[in-house]
Amino acid sequence: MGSLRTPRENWVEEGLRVLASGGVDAVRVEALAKSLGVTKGGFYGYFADRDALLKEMLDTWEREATDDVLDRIEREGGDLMDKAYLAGQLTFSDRLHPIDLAIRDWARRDQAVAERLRRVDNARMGLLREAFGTVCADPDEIEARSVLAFCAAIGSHFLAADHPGRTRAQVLARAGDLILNRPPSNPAQ
Amino acid sequence: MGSLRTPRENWVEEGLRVLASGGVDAVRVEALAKSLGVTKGGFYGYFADRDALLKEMLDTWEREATDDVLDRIEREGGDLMDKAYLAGQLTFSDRLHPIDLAIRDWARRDQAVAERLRRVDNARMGLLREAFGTVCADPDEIEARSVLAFCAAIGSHFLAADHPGRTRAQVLARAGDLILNRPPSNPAQ
DNA sequence: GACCTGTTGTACGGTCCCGTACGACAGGCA
DNA sequence: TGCCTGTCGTACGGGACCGTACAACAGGTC
Repeated sequence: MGSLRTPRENWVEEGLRVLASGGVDAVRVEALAKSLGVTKGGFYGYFADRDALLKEMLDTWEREATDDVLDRIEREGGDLMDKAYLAGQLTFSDRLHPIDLAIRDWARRDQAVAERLRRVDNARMGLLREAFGTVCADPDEIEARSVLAFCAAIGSHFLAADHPGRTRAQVLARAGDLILNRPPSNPAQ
Repeated sequence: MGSLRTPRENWVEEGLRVLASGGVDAVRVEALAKSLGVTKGGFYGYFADRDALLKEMLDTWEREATDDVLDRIEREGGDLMDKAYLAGQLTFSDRLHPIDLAIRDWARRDQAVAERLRRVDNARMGLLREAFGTVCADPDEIEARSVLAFCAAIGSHFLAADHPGRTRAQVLARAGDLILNRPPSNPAQ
């Protein structure tokens, strides 16, 4: 039988890459084919239509963003705060984070996507609640701090402002101290 | 001379509405014409092309989001914290906020839009810095709290998670208390 | 009522994209 | 070498949209 020149995963992978850089509307099968160096001929052997690809993209993103991250965290160990921090690093990696942002915008216009994102965000919030539970007793406060941490992680990538005399990373580090209710870890260096 | 059945502003207005609900890629002149109840015939009398409309949309948004808001704030008066709060209410109004979110995503893919957003966000951050300056002395802490407030305002609209037993508004109110470093204003109601 | 003048409807060519159909062809197998 | 099988290239019809050209026409003016 003929070899499999551009397997199913390549389409999904390229789809996610384009989604990350150009949004859902940029995910067109003919354009994907061109950047894969083929024509769309083979595409419809794998997928019923464009929507089937989009669904598959969401499937692999949801798996990577939850199961894969959780597995990795379990293997690494550490206390709950370390785990939450590692989860943040993994889900805000160079690969996942642009996809995450694109999906967040996509979810504003597509109910099914919003539902998936809700599942993923709930899982992430669960980790944050556990982590903040180790340094704080009041459930309302745990919830508030968890949301703050999450919003800071997301929002800082949608925020376009400058911070004269500081880097964004420095400001976020200090913001992290505030969220954790601890003194500045690296005061006015 | 013939009357002006659908004036320039109508195109801009409808464009902003579609931008808010469907993103930039949904702003198509033929679709706009249809929802305005006309054909695209007249469009090219006002605008050179689609990009000219997009630019005009950004112009009116930038004006509404900065000058108009600042004017309103000046008229209302109040202390700096009140002003910052009012600014937040105005820019996160039902009209402006969806546009704001759509432009935020747009800015991720368009450098010119990112530049405009940067100007607007810098103006907003300026207000926040002034406000937090009244309750806090350390410039680094002012910056961190301002960013937290801003990120919470933006991020909470991109966050899809649930808060069992609470409303999002309740969680955000508590988060606001934390950002302002004050005791819970409405503890465990 | 006749005449402008500028907005609008209509029609067109061009581009990009979807999804389908089918033929070409490469790799494995006898 | 010749066959098989499944992937890929090519071609097609259809639709959405862009920007242009021009005719139709409605409102005001005289």
